[in-house]
Amino acid sequence: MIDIELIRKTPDIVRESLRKRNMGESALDEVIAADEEWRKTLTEINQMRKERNELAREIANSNERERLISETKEIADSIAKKESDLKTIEEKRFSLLSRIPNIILPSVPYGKSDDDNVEIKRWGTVKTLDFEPKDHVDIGLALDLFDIERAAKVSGARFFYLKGDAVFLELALVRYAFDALLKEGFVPVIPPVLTREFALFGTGFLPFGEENIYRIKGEDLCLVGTAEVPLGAMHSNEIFSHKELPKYYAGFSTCFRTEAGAHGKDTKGIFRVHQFDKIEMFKYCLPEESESEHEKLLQTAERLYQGLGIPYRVVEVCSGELGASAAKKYDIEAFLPGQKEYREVVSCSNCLDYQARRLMIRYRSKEGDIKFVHTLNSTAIAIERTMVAILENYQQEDGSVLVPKALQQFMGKERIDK
RNA sequence: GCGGGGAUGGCCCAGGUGGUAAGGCGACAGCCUGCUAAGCUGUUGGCGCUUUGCGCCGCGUGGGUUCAAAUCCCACUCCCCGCGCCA
Repeated sequence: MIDIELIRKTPDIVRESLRKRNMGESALDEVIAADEEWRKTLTEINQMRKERNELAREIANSNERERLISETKEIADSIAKKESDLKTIEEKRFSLLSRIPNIILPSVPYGKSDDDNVEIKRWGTVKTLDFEPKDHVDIGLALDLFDIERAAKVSGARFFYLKGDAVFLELALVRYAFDALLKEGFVPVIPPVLTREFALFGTGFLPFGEENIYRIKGEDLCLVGTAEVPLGAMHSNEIFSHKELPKYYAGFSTCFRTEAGAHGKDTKGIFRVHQFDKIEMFKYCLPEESESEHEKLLQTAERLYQGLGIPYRVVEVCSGELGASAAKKYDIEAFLPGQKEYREVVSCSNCLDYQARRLMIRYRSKEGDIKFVHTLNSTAIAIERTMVAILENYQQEDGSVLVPKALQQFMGKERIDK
């Protein structure tokens, strides 16, 4: 949620931001109109309430009770009518406002699609193999690390059974990530994966991503697509002391996504699936620190992939590809020898106060006033995608896969083979 | 699921026989004091407007009764205690 004051006082900033996102500006004009109507109606109601209150006060000790009571009743009736109007207007105003995406930061490159993302860094050397690299599907099936056919029988397309060493590879990745993040001050968390709708609304996944969400029939519960949802909503309606900030959480959870609209993309293997596991980082911080925290968060994510020895590049996501909540976003893309391409494994966003406003997460400043915090989130390790990167980057000519050094202690072996 | 208790401003807590939110703590500002103490005064929920001010709303949420609801009635949510069920 952006600040309505921003719309009232500097609508051009909002307009410019919508333009950069390649979205229509009519949404903004509708909010402005609804806000004006709301204020006008509220002022009228306040005037009527004032009259009613004055009369009600008189009644207590008056000898004209009869007359005053009937007069007050009349006013009360017209107030009730007006109030129901106000409620309608208020709902409209809120719903329109909540559909305005976050303001984007000035440094964000303009663009329409992934192609316009700007590469800002490359790390690691892409090894030249003296054999034709296989993709993760072939490697995994040959080593019996997952069973996709039977998952399709049981659950449908885009599901998988993880088997054998893949199970321990997941556990090793989890332990590796938590150990590293613990050292950087993150509080490890395993959050609920079913949350109420407000948590998805608050983090900005609703109303923008409705079609991507699994819902529990007959209950106010949804399966989360990322731990960002429960980690962000965790402190909803709370007020931090400025001394508690910044606050870092690392949440490990299963993630559920319908992947509506992704038909035909990455249909094979475990790269794009309806259910996967992920460790997500989430920060609450002071507004003046969010930009530096964002850089720091990216570095933390980078170090995790450096530790695994996976070559990657960092791109700054262009304006048209930003999610609703993000004011700025970096992606880390790992190099996949099987696809000969860099593919997204990490998404690292600064949401400013957008989520905090929707979730009512505030802090008491040194000066004593209460303000909204800023929130940031980033993937730490997306287990399945990272597993894909490991399998493809560490594959050997004989079909086996070396275990990255950093994971060996947790795997108890140096190589995955038949 | 059943029974009992509870939800009031940043925090703690009073009010409960209907008449329009008291007090404490903390925080901030000022005063005083030759110490970062103590004391004194003020401010300290949200919103709107014609903005040194005026007003409205606000006691978990949503309804109802009433001229008037923190207070009475109904429904719901969450928390605590006990019982039941249970991995």
